[in-house]
Amino acid sequence: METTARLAAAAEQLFNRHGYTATGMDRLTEAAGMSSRTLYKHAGSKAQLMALVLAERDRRFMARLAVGDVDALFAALEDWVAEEGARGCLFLRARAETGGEIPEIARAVAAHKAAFQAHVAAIVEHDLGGRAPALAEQILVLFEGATHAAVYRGVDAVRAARAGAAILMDAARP
Amino acid sequence: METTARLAAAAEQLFNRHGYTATGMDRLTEAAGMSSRTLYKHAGSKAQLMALVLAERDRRFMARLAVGDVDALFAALEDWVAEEGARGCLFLRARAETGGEIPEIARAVAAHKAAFQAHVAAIVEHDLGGRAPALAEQILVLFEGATHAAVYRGVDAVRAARAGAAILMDAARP
DNA sequence: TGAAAAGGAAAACGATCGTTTTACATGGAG
DNA sequence: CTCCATGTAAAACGATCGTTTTCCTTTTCA
Repeated sequence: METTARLAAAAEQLFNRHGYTATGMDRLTEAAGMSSRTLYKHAGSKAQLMALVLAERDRRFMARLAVGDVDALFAALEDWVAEEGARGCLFLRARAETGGEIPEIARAVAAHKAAFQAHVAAIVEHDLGGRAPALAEQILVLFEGATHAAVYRGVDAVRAARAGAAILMDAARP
Repeated sequence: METTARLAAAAEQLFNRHGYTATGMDRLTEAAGMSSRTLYKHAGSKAQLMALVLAERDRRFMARLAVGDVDALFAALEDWVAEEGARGCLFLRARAETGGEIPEIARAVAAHKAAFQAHVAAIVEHDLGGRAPALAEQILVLFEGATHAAVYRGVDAVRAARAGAAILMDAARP
């Protein structure tokens, strides 16, 4: 396994489980199985490592959401939560933890959220057969709500979001 | 102003803006206008201070949501976001930052979320005139989604949630 | 009046933080 | 054979962490 990929994978786990600030470099080097010298050679700094993790997670997450309709979108989230658990959105948490004051992290979060919003809007448009910005925002909110309510409500929250989305989509059809 | 209340208010601001771990005790003492000796006399520890902040915020937040119907619930959230801004749910963030491994914080979060869920269910029941657990979960998800999507979508996210909730409520009426 | 509680300022505690550096090992490529 | 990139192990860097302690002053109330 490539060094950088191994590092990113280990860092994603730790950051996701314990948070950005609470995860020390020693834990990262140990989990990645490399010396701090190598870690810094590849990542540059802790903040850049988090940005790397977020970029990697963005690709992985968005690839999972490459579906054709709104119902499949929530089905994909259901699978994600079942496989990876629910700890809330890593992007929003990273941004909140750092107060938005670390440029590389704030940039990665903004990029992901913009892409995510555009993606949802595209799926809604395709599903409905026409632009529907207001409906797309509602679906976005439902998705974000499922992500965060699942932290304490489990997969039921995602299923509720899925059912709610179906009603909203139906209500919007001619 | 009472010492403990002043401390809790200052700590809530700092924890909310910069996160739990990233907020040092020196910043807390300075913002609260007291020595570390006094802070520890009143709060006990940083973790207990966070638990105190969460308990205080729970009272303030729930009082704001003491309304009679679902639409008013989202109107109240709209006001909250307009006045206090949107940084995501402080409870979920505190729990995520600490990995759920700090008992007094995990306890405060669990208590708040249980109360919040019961509150939403009660409002939905009162609004609809009968128990509707599935609908209540959908409204809960919409509320949680509005809270978190507002971080990057602003008040529009709350308004979208409000509109979506109205449709879901209407669809559930006989 | 006088004891006790409460608070301030500041030093000190050991621990841990993110990061850099030093010294040494390994393994192809020219 | 040598060069150079790449890696490890470990010490060291100054800074900051949460917390306690020391010494002194102010307030409170019986």
